[in-house]
Amino acid sequence: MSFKKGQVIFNEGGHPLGLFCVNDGKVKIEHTGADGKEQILRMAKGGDVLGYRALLSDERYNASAVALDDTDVCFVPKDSFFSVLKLNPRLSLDIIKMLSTELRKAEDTITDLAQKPVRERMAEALLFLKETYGYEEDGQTIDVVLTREDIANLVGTATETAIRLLSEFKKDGIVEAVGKKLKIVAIDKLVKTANVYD
Amino acid sequence: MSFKKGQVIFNEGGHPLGLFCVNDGKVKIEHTGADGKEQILRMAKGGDVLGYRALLSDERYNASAVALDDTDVCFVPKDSFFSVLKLNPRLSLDIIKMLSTELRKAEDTITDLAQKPVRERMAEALLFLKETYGYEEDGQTIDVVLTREDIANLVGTATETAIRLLSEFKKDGIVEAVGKKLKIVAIDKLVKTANVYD
DNA sequence: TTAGAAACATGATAAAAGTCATGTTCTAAA
DNA sequence: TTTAGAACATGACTTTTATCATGTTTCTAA
Repeated sequence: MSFKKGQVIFNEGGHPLGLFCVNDGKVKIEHTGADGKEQILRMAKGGDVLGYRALLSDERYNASAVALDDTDVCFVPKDSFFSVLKLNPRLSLDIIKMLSTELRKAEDTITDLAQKPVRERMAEALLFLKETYGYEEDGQTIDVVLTREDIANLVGTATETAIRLLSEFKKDGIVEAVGKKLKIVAIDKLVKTANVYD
Repeated sequence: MSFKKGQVIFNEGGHPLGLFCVNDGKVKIEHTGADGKEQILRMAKGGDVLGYRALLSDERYNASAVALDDTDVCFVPKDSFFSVLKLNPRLSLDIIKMLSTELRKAEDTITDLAQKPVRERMAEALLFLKETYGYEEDGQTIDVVLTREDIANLVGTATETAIRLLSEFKKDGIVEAVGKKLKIVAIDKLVKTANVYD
């Protein structure tokens, strides 16, 4: 299946009929809060699997998947997937590992949201985007196009605050705008700003 | 194994050697943030399983488990667990469901932390504690003893803010203090304050 | 039982972040 | 090509929340 930029791959509240393997493209997974504001929970790219959580726990989708780019996905129907799962105990273990890893990431995100100021989270988010989508040929520009609202919804802040912080980052010589993309010009400063110590 | 109130069942950073089934008692699972502040990620009681996430993803513990009460747990060594897992493909599916459910809960928490004001989150936290530990015989008092700091770390706020909010809730006739426990005197108001619509 | 520590409480203040308003720039469709 | 709407930007202001300070109460171990 092919999705154009902006198209919805699956919708929060819908019943999963299978899972999606992203062949090529970029996808955001976002969850609507009590007041209608979106929170971006995950960002996917080629090689990632989507929609497996709801399928596996036999629930409705808790989040929507929206293409950020023209995206090709491969749909695996529920039945096919569960047949393969039954024949391959090995696959269960892989899924268990995947879910456990996602759960740990979610727990880290919870701690960050509860404890870190927006500025640090913004820096973290940019590092996350860099890790997820990598650089352009120049080795500095993050290879994804997001609106400021998307970035705000990823960081968990107001759009205006996100815009202001990115302006500050530019002034501080940490990032630069390259068209609709962001270029990291001082990754050392960005890491320091993120306040991450692993 | 038995743990007295305040004792650590397992420690963040440690290597899991098995998993723990809580027989009886109450346990908080908390994760240390960048600045040393704790964030409570989960609360456990009799019947719950602890420490499975790290074991299943073959990582170190991402959080510590601390007894809130005198607690009896049953330790299942790694090897025993994985032997049973290999023989019972059915168990894999149960674990997958459990992890998926936990992951959805974590995603909801992320959205709440990113979007809801502290007052709403405090109300939600009290409802969560009520769901988790239930009431005393009076049908109103939440059956768990937590310090204000614990409550703050569950809500994701400063201890002073948590104290102030609970004072407000008392003034507003929503809760009352009964010794070290909290009594919900107006659950309708509490639900309204939590701003949850499922 | 009593000293010291932990927990609780509250005021004052500061800092952080959100909201509202307004204007500009960009972009895509008529 | 024009034009409406979206996205971006920024100032002014308010609200929320954290921090610091201080005092009281409660618990605990010598």
